[in-house]
Amino acid sequence: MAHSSPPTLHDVAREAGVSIATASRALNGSARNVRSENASRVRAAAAKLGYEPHLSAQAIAKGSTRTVALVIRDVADPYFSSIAAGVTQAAEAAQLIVTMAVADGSPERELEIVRTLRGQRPRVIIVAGSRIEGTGTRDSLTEELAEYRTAGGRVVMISQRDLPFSTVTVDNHGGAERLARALLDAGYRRFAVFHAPAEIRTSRDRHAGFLSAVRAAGAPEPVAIETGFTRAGGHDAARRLVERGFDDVEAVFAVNDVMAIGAMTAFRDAGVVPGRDIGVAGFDDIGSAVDVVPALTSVAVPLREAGLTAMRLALSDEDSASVCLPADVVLRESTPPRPPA
Amino acid sequence: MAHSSPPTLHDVAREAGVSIATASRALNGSARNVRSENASRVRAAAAKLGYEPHLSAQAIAKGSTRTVALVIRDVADPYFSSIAAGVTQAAEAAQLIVTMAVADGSPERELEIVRTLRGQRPRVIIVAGSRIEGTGTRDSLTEELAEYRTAGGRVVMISQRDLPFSTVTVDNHGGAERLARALLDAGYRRFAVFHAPAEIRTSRDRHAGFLSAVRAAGAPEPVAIETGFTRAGGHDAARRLVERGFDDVEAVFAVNDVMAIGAMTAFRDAGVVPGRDIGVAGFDDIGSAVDVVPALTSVAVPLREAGLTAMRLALSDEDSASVCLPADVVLRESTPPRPPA
DNA sequence: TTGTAGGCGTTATCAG
DNA sequence: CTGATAACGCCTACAA
Repeated sequence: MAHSSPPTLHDVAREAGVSIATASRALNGSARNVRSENASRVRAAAAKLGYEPHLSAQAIAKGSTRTVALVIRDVADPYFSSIAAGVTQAAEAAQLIVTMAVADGSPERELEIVRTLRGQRPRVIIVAGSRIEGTGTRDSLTEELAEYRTAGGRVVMISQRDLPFSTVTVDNHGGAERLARALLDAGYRRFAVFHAPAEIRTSRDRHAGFLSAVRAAGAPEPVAIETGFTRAGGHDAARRLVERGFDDVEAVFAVNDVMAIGAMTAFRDAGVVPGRDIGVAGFDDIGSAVDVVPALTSVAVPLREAGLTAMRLALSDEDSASVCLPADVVLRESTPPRPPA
Repeated sequence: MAHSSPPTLHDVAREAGVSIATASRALNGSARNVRSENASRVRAAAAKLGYEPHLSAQAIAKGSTRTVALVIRDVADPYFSSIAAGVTQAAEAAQLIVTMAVADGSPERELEIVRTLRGQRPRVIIVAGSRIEGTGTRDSLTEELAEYRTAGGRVVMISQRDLPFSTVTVDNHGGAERLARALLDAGYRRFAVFHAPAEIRTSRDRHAGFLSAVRAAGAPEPVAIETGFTRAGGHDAARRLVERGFDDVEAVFAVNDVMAIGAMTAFRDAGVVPGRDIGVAGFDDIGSAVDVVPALTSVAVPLREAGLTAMRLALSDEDSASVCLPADVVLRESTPPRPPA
């Protein structure tokens, strides 16, 4: 009894007293050409035996799978897990199976993943994650994905604008611009920006958008502090800003929320009260932005939507469409209006 | 050029001028019996053609896959995404592919997923998520998984104690007990508990653990408020507590952190300052517990570790082992020591 | 060390 | 409508 192998179509056919071909047609056949009596016998046999079609066998017989492969940087990061949620939701609606691989922020790993992913012969490959640029893997990645597409696969990039594939991006530049304008309107003029190294495209775009609006308004050039793209990075940047002194800074823009939240904690630990002694704004509008005190001003990014859109693009006909999702400013207590000096 | 199909082993063999069998051996052969010159020619041909072995074909030829299937309630929930992170990390270390399905809190969906999952013939099925109990699907689920195991599959449950499979759980009862004792030691005696409906096992265990320690100490019976297992649930419960009046409550225990955080926000909105007017404690110790103000007292649960452990169990020989991960109390500012009355 | 041949579980083609 | 039979891409005795 132990280790009996799963029932095959063969077993079902025998149990139902029909040929294996008929059983196949009754269970997963495209054509409706099976006598209903036989069909129900087959179904009954399948149910009795607990038969489930071997997906790999189907894949190889049909020449195509029902798999979508998702590459993300880190599942535990709310940014990516929200995207993943959108992707799986859309995939399951389309009866597709999602396989997931984690790149851990390493472009080499990402490349390696995409390579082995092709072995799965997925219908779709979705690569999410503000890829680190500049490292030589970029061209290899493109090439690998291009070959995959030539072989009939669909590829969609999320938040990675300039590769020759369908892309869904977020309006990072515009969102940051609008944020800056909103802060200027609220009376802030002197800023610090906590940003990640320039290889991280998302950070660069947000930084650039913010700067362009500040400059356009003729406000002083913001203080730029480079740090990690993480909570710890924001925490550290805030500490450095406090040490340096921040008489010339009325508000801080951290290029993402987790950085902003880390910064708030660091400020508070240093006796600087966010929202009173210094304004703080982030980007992404993650769930906890409203639970932090003071509630964090941010730019809402429709992450789950990005995942859904990616699947929509993948399933559509267009071979290289691009969608840019809006990013909306949400002002909260961390940047209260500032009385004109 | 468009839509050329991916190269097969056949193509590689032809390109290298050897038989398909030799090519197979050179690329993925178990035995080392290929002349090195031929081997390198095959590898060169494979590289030139961009060949990747068709995993489905391998699966059907070898009779087994390198897939682990993960069923979780919600990817976007930090609780589950942390578990998923652990699972994928361990899986990738073992060269296994992770496929993910989302059950959305519905036992029916969970059952359906497990059923179709068997079609993948995964090596391992991991089901994570405090399953809702009482609904009739429980036995069907068990049966389905048992059949799968009979067919040679491995199954591991995460935080689902009483099914006849390998299980990794968290010491919810003990952790809640220790939390209660810590709060009692800090001078709190009158509590409210925000808990989810009893079908949610995790909530029930934590609630029970808390109660048992409170009772053992001879403190008054806590006020129990039933609500959703989510941030919104906690928010709502806090509002109801405030409306009802809370003269008889010195501290609130919410059975998870997101509930506790939602509750803190609701308290604050009602003019009740958490940590001063009322103590608040949660469970899980999610990342944002330290970024909230006041920092949240909680019970640390090693979620990622749970995922790692699940994979370890799956890959081990033992057929039905159980591991219970410790849960440690972390006291923070949301429950400051209370001067003896 | 190599090649030939058979098989893995399905689907698809093509006669009956 | 049904049943042989040939694929699908790969692995693995078995024989050379």
